[in-house]
Amino acid sequence: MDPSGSNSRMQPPAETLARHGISPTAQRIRIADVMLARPQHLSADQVLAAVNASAQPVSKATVYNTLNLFCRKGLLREVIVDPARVFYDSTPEPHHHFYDIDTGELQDIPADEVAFSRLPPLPEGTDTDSVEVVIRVRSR
Amino acid sequence: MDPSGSNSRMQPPAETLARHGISPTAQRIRIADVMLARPQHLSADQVLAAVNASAQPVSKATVYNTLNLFCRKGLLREVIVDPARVFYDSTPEPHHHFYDIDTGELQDIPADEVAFSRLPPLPEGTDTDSVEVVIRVRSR
DNA sequence: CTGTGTGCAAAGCTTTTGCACTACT
DNA sequence: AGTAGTGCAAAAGCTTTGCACACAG
Repeated sequence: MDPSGSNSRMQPPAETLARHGISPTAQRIRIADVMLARPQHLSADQVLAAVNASAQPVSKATVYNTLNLFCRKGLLREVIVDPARVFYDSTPEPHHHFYDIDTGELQDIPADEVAFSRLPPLPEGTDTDSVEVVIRVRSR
Repeated sequence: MDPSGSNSRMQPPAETLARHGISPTAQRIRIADVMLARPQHLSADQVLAAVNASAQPVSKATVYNTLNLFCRKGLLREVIVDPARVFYDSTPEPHHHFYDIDTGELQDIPADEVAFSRLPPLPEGTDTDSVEVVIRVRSR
């Protein structure tokens, strides 16, 4: 584990932000409160709704800017499985996902529940950034 | 292999369309010509440009409608790796992808070059639709 | 005072939709 | 005639950008 970098330790958001080199403004803390409360996957829209329900409103632009900032700083991860919108994942460590194509729900798969017995060689002149498995499922 | 369903057999596009239950109109054949010429990954925009360069133009709406139709009919597959746009993959059989996050290039990984020694159980009440691996790489 | 962050509205993109026109059956 | 497919433009998302204001150092 990495006791310094994880959000799963449930530290005050302001500290988490500071530790990632992000100046903790009121809006950022409110957004961090929503996103980092627990492992979850939210679209920008859902974050906007949640933030504006529980406290003073934050503008749409600020939500987008802040989520992108958090991703750049390694606090969140983008999950691209739905052409219509990006999901932001509060678990920045590498892991995989179930995606329910009927409900649109996204579910984590811990990294250690997937193992490869075979992987292809990388294309010439490239380095791995990430290996992500998406298991698309339908509700029965 | 599946000698009846694949586009890699390089049959006349009209026949391929008919075999998939798609009435072969002029525009659809032109779009199929572009997409099915060889294994490739094109965005709707690239298809539009290619079609309109090589022959009489096809409208943007028709390109989108046709690509979606081809996907529904199992002739193409959507690849969702870039938040900005959908790629259409001329290889409808299950396989995996390299995605170069610097150049935006997408490259096929044949299904048999990836094997799992461990996979998680599916969530309650769901069936697998697909298992897709995306290896994100950076150009060195 | 200077610089960073925020808010709002407008713009930008990709993709979808509505409706009239065309072309086969 | 009737049905399916096409084209065009407009609409509908989601996301980004520009600029003025607020706030902190």
